[in-house]
Amino acid sequence: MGLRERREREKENLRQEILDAAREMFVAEGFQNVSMRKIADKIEYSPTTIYLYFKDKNDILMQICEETFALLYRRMQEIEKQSQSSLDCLSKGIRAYVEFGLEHPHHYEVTFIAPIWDDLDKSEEYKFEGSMGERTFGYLRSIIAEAVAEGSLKKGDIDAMSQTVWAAMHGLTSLLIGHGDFPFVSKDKLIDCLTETVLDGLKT
Amino acid sequence: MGLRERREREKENLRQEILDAAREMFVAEGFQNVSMRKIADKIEYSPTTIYLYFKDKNDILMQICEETFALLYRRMQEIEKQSQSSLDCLSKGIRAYVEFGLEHPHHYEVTFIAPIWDDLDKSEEYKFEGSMGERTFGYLRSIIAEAVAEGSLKKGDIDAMSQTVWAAMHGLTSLLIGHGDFPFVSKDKLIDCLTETVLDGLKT
DNA sequence: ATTGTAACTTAACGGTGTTAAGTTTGATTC
DNA sequence: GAATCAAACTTAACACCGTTAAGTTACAAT
Repeated sequence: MGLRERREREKENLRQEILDAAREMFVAEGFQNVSMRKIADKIEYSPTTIYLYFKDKNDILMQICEETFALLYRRMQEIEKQSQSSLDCLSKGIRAYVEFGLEHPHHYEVTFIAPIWDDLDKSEEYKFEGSMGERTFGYLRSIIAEAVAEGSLKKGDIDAMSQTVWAAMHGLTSLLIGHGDFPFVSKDKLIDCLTETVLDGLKT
Repeated sequence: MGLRERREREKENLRQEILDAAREMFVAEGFQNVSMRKIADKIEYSPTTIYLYFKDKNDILMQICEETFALLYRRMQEIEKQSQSSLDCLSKGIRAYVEFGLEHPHHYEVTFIAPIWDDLDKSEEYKFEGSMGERTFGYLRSIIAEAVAEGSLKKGDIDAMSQTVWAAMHGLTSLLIGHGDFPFVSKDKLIDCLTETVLDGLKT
């Protein structure tokens, strides 16, 4: 009777093996440069086996995105614990976000930048509702709401304000990841400047 | 004697034909979804002919990027003419940038977002120096420098400030283009909020 | 008329994501 | 213990892709 369970556990194992192999290769070489056949080679199964566990290549990507978001979410939570004020938390959070992106550039690419290619497909298959992405953004939003309630930030549309912060963070992160050829000022200086600018802007 | 010239003109014509076909298809379907063979079909030449005029698929992309940048650059110049203060110009410029991106999402994708995939290749082949990209960014920088000189913006590192503005604009643009599934507040509201926030932040 | 060259094409290489059909494996039933 | 049956996995293939080497055509210059 435990056999079926063991089978299921093994099946789950292979699923995880695929996910692990794919993640490692995506991170090392980038999503576009990793083929299903390469993943299959790595786990020593035939390419088609992967399709027993994932709908398609994009599906693997999405699973990894969720994991990555979960990591970021946890880091944000830790920051909140270590923060005195919600404003302090926000400021540290922005830096953490950008640095997280730079630490995991291919994850970031895959999570925030790559989905562009899917156009319509994605919105049908992959639901933002209930995703780690939603939770992470909700977290940012709640901190901003808190800061506004405290009077640390000016009163205003909380959604517009959170989305503005997200846009700024995301912009900086993706520029730093994708445009290594541009003569940026130092990473730290830029993060500081952006954080100060945005937060100051949300105070007045 | 005019023969050679006519030949060259015809050669240049085909080059432009390829560029026009590619641009139209990239814009309609996205870079990734347009193959060399499709472009060839459209211009009614064999796929290999394209390689007589462009190094590879990315080369076509880069040429189109330059054109697109030139368009954006001109729009920025017009804005400057119609602006009273450099601060006004900056504010209008940010809106124009984002809206330009939304009007040409695939151009924008290709110009600012896609280069990520090329990793090292790009930096070798495609030089930022002298590109329309450089000129456009230089333009933004000069307006910010002017605003600082006037005392309309606080004193600070001009490069860090310009890059911050660029990051924020770019972030908003690429989020709006790529994440249609996210429940953003209205485009106009968001652009206004971001512009106000960033500019206010650069004043204090 | 012949030569030489530029423009263009054919055919192919080695890859891609994905699917239909077939095979192996191994526990369950008779 | 042999037959059955489903799950797990593979083989082979389809229809593409970017790109290149080799070959052909067309045509101006000699």
